[in-house]
Amino acid sequence: MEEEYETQNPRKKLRLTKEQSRVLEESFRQNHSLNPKQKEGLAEQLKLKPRQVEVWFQNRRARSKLKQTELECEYLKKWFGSLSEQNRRLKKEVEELRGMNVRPPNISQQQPAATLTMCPRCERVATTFLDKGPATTTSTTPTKIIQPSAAC
DNA sequence: CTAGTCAACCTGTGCT
DNA sequence: AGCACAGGTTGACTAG
Repeated sequence: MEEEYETQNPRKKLRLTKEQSRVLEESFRQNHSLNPKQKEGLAEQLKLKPRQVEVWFQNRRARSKLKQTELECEYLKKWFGSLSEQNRRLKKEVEELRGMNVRPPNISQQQPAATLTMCPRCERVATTFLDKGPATTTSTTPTKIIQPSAAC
């Protein structure tokens, strides 16, 4: 019970020393979760209770995930911006071509300008552009250009 | 275990 | 300098 806890153990905040933080960070860098043996070992090494080590890792995972989400959000915003810009340019180009009375290729035979793929290296969303190459070529095999995500 | 939250503690800033 | 306040950080907790 929280109230019982409050009366018997007023929440005094422990601050980890720089060395304790360093060791925990290093351990987290190697592995984001702990087995019971590692937990005991770290607790003993750092003169902490196993529960404190466990809670530290829980918090660290949560904050790491939050940071990652923020980074991805930033990346997607930038991506959206560049796609909007690309869309604007293409629309302008279509208008210009219409003005010249040039018929665009049959839309049903066209590949999409860009598709979404997952970067196999970092498992993040990446943009895949399909480029059919120079207009003079007879090759029908499109050249695939993959742009891995920014953090990859 | 994660997600959400609380609360102690820290740090930067503006005012006197 | 030193005080108050706001906002950020982080250890600890609960609910699901």
